[in-house]
Amino acid sequence: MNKHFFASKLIEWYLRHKRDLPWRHTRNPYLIWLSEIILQQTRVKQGMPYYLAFAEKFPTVQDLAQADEREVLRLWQGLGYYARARNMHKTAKIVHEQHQGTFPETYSNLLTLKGIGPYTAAAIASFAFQEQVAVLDGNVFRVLSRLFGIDTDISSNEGKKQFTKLANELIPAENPDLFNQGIMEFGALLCTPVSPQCMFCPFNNECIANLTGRQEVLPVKAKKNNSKERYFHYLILKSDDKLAMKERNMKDIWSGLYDFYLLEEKEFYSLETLLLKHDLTELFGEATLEKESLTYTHILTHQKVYARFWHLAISSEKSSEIASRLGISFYSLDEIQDLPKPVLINKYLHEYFF
DNA sequence: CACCCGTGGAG
DNA sequence: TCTCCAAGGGT
Repeated sequence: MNKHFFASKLIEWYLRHKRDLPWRHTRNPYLIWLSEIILQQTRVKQGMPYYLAFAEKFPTVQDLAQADEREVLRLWQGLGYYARARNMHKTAKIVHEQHQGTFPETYSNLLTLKGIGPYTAAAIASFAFQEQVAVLDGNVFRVLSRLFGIDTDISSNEGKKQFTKLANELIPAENPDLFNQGIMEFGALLCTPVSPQCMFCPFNNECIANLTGRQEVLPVKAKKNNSKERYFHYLILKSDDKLAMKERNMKDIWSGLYDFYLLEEKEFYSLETLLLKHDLTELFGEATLEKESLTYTHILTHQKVYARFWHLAISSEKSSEIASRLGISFYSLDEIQDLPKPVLINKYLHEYFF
């Protein structure tokens, strides 16, 4: 297919069918960056309220840089992939303190920032600064693999190179931003993963996948399936109307967020057995079991978390010893409202405490 | 390169 | 219920 034909047809389609989204009304690199981070692996519908909340609470990169990380994570609560929020905050500080609050303006300079990879760097460079550099996201892989009948595995290194080369040959010097926006919007609205609308496609006469009936098998993507099951025993320790919360460590799910005191095993045990296994029987000798919950199932992309909660009342005398032994702190319910928490924990809190 | 990181919605 | 996924990036 002729490259100029494709670009002009694509932009024409985009201008006619594009959704009216708030981050499409600005060339402010900060707001574009914010929207791109939020939209990573996230649907517009899910990300929209978060974009509006962040843009209002942190209108400039300086505002974001000066916030506490906990406050940023709290506003991000419920959106998932929390490393995005932590990296975004780190990058805001760098831009504020080392770049005088001015965003880098080129693809290669943007790439040096935490949380900005090839896709996001290309998006900011083209949307904010009209740099002629192609975005490569799930939509672009799908659209190009179908149009050109390319069956290289898009998750392989070779596939990424091949599609990147092709996309950068197709992107025009004029309106590179509209081209990038257009090809993604085209993939999101028309050339969809399932049931693409080939009837209304401006390229259905040239599209290899359409001409050969391979829409459903392209793009080719190696599938990975390693779903593991985890068994979380949460001890909800209560003392003087305060609950014990613990910041989660790095290198596991929900790092930087707060949950209850967690004992993980390969299967569920009774409270008695659990305390024995962890040599906690004596420490909790005077604790009162106030409630034992049912099993909650929380689904993540690569794991299934089963959680049970035991409510234990602790005497005020014993609470500081328990806190130091377990590395936990007690918080009032008001304070807990302000802590960033995983959806599972937040739901449970709302069910029994809020 | 393989694996890890969330959540909610669609089919 | 189950699978796949949605504007990826870090390690």
